[in-house]
Amino acid sequence: MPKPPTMKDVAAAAGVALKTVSRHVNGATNIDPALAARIAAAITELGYRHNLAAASIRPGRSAKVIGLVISDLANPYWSLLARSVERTLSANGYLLMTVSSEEDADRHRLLIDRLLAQRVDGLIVSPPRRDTTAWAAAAAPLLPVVAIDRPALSAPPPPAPVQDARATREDQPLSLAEPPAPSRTDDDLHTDADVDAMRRQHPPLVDTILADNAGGAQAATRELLRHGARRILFLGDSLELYTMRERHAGFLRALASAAPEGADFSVATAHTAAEAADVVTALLGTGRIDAVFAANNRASVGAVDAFTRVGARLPLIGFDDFEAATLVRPGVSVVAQDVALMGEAAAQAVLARLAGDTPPPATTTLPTRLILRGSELP
Amino acid sequence: MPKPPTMKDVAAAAGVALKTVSRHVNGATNIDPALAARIAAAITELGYRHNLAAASIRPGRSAKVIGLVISDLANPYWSLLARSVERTLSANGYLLMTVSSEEDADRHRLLIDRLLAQRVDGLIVSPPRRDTTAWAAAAAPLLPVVAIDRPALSAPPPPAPVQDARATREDQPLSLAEPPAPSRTDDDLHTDADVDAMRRQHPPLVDTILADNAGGAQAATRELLRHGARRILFLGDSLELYTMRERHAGFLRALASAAPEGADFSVATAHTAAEAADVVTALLGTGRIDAVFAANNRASVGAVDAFTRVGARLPLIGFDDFEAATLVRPGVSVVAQDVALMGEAAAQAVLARLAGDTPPPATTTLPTRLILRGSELP
DNA sequence: TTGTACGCGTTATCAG
DNA sequence: CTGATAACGCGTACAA
Repeated sequence: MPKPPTMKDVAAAAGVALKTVSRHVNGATNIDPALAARIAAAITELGYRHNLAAASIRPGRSAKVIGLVISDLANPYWSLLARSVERTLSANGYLLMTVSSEEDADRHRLLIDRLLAQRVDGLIVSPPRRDTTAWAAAAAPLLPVVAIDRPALSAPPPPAPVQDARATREDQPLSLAEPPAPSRTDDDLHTDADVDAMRRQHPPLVDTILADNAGGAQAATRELLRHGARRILFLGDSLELYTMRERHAGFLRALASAAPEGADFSVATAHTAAEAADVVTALLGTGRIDAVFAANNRASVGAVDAFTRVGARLPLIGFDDFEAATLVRPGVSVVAQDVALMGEAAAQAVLARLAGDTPPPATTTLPTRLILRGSELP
Repeated sequence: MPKPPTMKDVAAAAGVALKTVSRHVNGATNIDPALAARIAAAITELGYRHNLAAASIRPGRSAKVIGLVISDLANPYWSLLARSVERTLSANGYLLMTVSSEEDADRHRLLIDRLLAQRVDGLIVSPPRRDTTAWAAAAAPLLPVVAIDRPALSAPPPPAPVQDARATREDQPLSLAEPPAPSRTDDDLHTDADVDAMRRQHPPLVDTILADNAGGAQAATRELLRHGARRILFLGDSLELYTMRERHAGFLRALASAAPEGADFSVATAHTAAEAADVVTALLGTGRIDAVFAANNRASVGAVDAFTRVGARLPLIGFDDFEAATLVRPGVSVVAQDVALMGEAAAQAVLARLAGDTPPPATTTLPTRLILRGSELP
């Protein structure tokens, strides 16, 4: 690997000063055409390439690179988001460094450190599940930071289990990696979801792009109730995740406001589609549930898989659209987020601050859309 | 945005020389513990962060960043690959810059230029469909380059349409964005696929990681024939794409070697799942085809979608596994690539050369696996 | 319009 | 073990 030619080499070959080459490379117009031609010739001759890394250390200059921290590129939700962010940034001359935290708090911190060391111009981050907000507090003064999918909030302490007449807690249906979250009702204040809601009143630490998780879950649950569901299973990931708490809260809100007397519900946790399928398989035919709200795409896939394998189904609505949703019969109804729009909004928020805007950090909550395809019916 | 503190600031605050701070930051051991403590204190005090971009301009140093050029992050195939690459690189201290070329040759060149200007340490590239190999020739002398999914080959000229008794060409079933590729048989030499095969004999321009596209397609086609298929539809993307040519060649090879007298086939092109669904819908029930080989994941999804909508199905095998494949009945049989392994192999190839290895560029062809789930049956 | 001299934040040399 | 000094590749005052 021969070391690449520098501006100095080009200047020497073209018989001009360094500065003139610099001008040419940066597209300045006020250059003698004769010199410009000599320089251009020397550049192609030597195979010179502008060194952006070197240029970026000058004050006021930057490499035009943005960092994106998500939890898992392999999940279609995140890859769609990453694509959308990359498109918007690319159209504005920025490159994107994407890293996966895999929901690991330590790795999350490490990755952010690395990106800051790399001197990226901006950061789009999905906060980790037990967020201390330390990363945001440290990074925000240095560069534009946007939180996506979840706000930069410290995780509230786990709430105490609560029971009431209308809310019963499923015994752990299968051995799962994590105990199922306790069921709660709307009457029960001072819970994690409520803490989230309270904090949302205060100005956010950084610009934040969210979907209306609670609203979407509420609409889906209401739809299931409308079709006669009385014992709905909330099947999702750990309630340590903000989005899960929100969707859970929306679920409960629908039950509190729209459920007839005697309605009941249960909650189960599954990290993967396979775990979700196991949960549903174990419950199918027991009569303990008569409908499923799948709180993320993996849960939806698991539920459909269980239905297909067992040869029986229950009314189902999922959160997040997924490719298979239109391929099975009945089609899977979902609460769809506009992922492309979220990515674009996050990218635009970073770009706006890079362009000099300095409004106080704001939270943008994008609406979700209930797409009915038939699976909500009994 | 206050400008971040530098090593000089830290040195001043700690009352030591610049070089000592540099030593401390780079983890040198031979430092007076007292000074080291003062430096550490100053670093946390000032909030100093190592500037890797600045450090990388020294000769022999680099930012430890790799560029990845793929065609579309939104396609699960590419996002899985990107995840795998990122994992391997991340484990070795490298960051990844992922960009999508969207199969556009100009954009492809632009992106590679940009990544080279950024002085990435290595490049993992899926060559564009009409590759001139100019990018590879230019980049390969500068840094480790790996071609993935397709070799870095110039595209051969489109072959002249050929006909014979056993091969008939479907009239264009629907108005598609691109005319269907001509059908050919094994007797027909000097075709694009054959050119590909010939070039593969010669040493590749750069390290290359491929899947056994032809072998997988051949196995799938043979399986369809074994179950009685006689008029198979090859449903794929443009044959300008190397992988499509390879799969098409394998398809033809199976027909040539295993098809009984009177067997027939046809070829249709579709860029999206929707287009593929339209093609299959138009052909279903006409009797012109009695089985489908879907040459990529979008074609598979389209075929399944058509089957579901029409309420009729034909034997089907797809290329590339996809999430919905196990959720429909019958399960969709596929030729599966080990995407994770391909990504890891590509990353390891780059890392090996970065570590100093300099073997001649080699091509690694990874086996594919035929997964039978029932859809291959009549 | 072009060139000179210097600084950006870091690391390497080499003398103390 | 430490520190002054010179690069690294590039952009910008400022002078010519």
